[in-house]
Amino acid sequence: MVRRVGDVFKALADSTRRTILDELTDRNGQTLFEICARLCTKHGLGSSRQAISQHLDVLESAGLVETRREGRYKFHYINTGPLRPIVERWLDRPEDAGGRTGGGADPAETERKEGPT
Amino acid sequence: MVRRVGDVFKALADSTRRTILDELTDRNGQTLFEICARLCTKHGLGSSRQAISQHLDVLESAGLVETRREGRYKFHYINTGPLRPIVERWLDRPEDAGGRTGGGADPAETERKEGPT
DNA sequence: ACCATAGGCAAGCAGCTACTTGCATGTCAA
DNA sequence: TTGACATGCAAGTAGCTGCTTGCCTATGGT
Repeated sequence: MVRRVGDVFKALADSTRRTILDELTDRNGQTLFEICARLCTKHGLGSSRQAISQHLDVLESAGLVETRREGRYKFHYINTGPLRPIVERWLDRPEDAGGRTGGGADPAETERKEGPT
Repeated sequence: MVRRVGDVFKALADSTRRTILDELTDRNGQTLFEICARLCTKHGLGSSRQAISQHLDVLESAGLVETRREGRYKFHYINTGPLRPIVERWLDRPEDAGGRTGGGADPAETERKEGPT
């Protein structure tokens, strides 16, 4: 699966998905039903199970969530790896630049695979 | 204008807007026409002036771009302020949490105004 | 005044996206 | 095996979003 930088931003663009990441940060390795229950209880979200499942698919495609199957349960783990570089792209640069002649286009936006597993 | 955290993510979800931020990082304080020209020349984007203008509106609503009017020119400046906290939300937390009982819902997702100007 | 330039506003359209609905698959307990 | 549980898959729909199109305002030069 080819993962682009844009996938991470797209995944983070939804408030429910961000709440899911909050939930996994609070308690890592939850199942789908656990997430549904806690999203409803703690955050007052009324999303259905399928909706949450699709959100988890998006998060997994973006590399922000990894899963582990165990019997009939599927545990979801947050992976903050893709989060680090995406914002430093603009952060660790001087803000007072006034007229620098930049080089060519950088490949920051191009697709970027990840290693297996 | 009420600015929510989600606005920043939504603003970053579009690849053209990210390229605009790249462009402003490279040369801060550009006008709309400058951005159009450089987006077309350096990045090969064929977006119209109105499209870019709308993107700039979104970025400004998210607080990522600030503007200064001068005669008939309007200069755009990048503001990386909103970028810092949005990812640290999940980053500076332990990843090995297994069963912590979290507190109530945090207000990270709620609307968050900014000071004037 | 006249015109060119820089930008703004608003309606309309196409594609995407989050959500629902319904059913299917796979696993565990009795 | 039978039933309950946890999850997966797919089609359909409503709302959002990025873009275009067309016209308007405002500033500056001549």
